[in-house]
Amino acid sequence: MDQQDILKRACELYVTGGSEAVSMRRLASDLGVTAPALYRHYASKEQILLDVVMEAFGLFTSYLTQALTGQTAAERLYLSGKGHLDFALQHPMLYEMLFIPAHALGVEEFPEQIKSRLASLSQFYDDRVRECMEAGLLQAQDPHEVSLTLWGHAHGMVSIYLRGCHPMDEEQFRAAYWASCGRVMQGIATADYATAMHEVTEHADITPRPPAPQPTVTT
Amino acid sequence: MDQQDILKRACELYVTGGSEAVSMRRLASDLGVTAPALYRHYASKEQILLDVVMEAFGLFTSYLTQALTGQTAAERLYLSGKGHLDFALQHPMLYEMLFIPAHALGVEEFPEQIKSRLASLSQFYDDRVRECMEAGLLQAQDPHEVSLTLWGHAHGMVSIYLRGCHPMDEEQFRAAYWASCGRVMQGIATADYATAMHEVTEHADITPRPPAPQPTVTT
DNA sequence: GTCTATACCCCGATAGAC
DNA sequence: GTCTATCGGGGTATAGAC
Repeated sequence: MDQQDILKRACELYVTGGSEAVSMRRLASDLGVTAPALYRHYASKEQILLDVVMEAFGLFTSYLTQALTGQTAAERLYLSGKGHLDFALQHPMLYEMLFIPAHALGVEEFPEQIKSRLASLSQFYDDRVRECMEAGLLQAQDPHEVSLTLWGHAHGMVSIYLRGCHPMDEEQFRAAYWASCGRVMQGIATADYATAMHEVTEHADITPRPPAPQPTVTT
Repeated sequence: MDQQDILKRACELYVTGGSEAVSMRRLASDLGVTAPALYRHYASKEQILLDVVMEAFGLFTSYLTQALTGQTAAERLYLSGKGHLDFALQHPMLYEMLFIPAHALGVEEFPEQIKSRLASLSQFYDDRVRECMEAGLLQAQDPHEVSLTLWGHAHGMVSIYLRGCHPMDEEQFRAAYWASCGRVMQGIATADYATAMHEVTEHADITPRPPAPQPTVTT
């Protein structure tokens, strides 16, 4: 038995019932040892859970980096939104873990490791937005602020759905997510965006609804 | 000692350290009794925490209903966004509690009481959006879908800030929140919105940035 | 080094006495 | 109603076997 085995089993237990489902005794008995043996590999339960969080970040990152296979800035932005959605729907417990409050893990503040992961995520979204601006698909604004709008919107939509605030099935939610993304893009995109997006999504396996062809505020 | 005293102290303990900070023994000793005495008033710790959640909903609702003092649909929508922001910043632990996963309270599924509160929240946002559409301030679309966009965006922005994903102080975040709301509104508002919003916010105690006077996608 | 056995203290919850 | 006593189960520190 080594650290890998402990972490693997801890992840499995976590996704079934959250951090309360991960107990040192349960973990140990599942691995065929007694609880104190785990302390040869981990200093505390908190450390195990923090490593589970890191695993969640790793998997989420792998969903997002797949977006980099897109061949245009528009496609990479779209695939980022799809990666965010797919990860949240396929791994809801791990998704929750990405945004878990520190006190829920019994720790005052997150270690630098995790803060660094959050910063990388933020940077990833910034980069997707920046390259769309450079391609003329998004209005020229502070990329970081616009990225916060998109990230916030995606996270909020997914959070509300996962909490069961709305009586929707998964398919309905996917449609609502893309429709809502379309509304948000309507406020920050340029005229070139709709055509670029049409090219991207006509071969996609799902059907995001692009911004409605409707004039909007011009002040 | 009665149910009110228990609930009051439980809320105080919760906001200091989350659900782990609420223990029956701690609660009892703070109230000058022993732990089993609490079971005369509450069946379990879960029930106490569920009541704390209900308190959080009650306080959040009071922030939102203040928005109904606005004299126009535009003002009521703006004050709703302000209520959401103010509550989250002034009561971050209670805000987290509104969207806490059921398993974090040790319960399989939320009771009808709480689902009903969530439905009321959803209805409140729907109503604010619908009356703005009727006033011609928002583009005519499904009010429920548009409300989900606004609610999702507000919740996501606040969540990301509260998790400390971005190194911002509160003032910076307030500015970022309103700027982001402006971008989202840009995608769903009509030409009348900007002028209505200008009237509302010129007397407000904070300065939300209205949508930039910039032409956008017309497809 | 790695494990077991044991023990300590906190927890939620129950039974039964006053 | 509230107490004491108690149970089962947590996290974890220590001691000692291999």
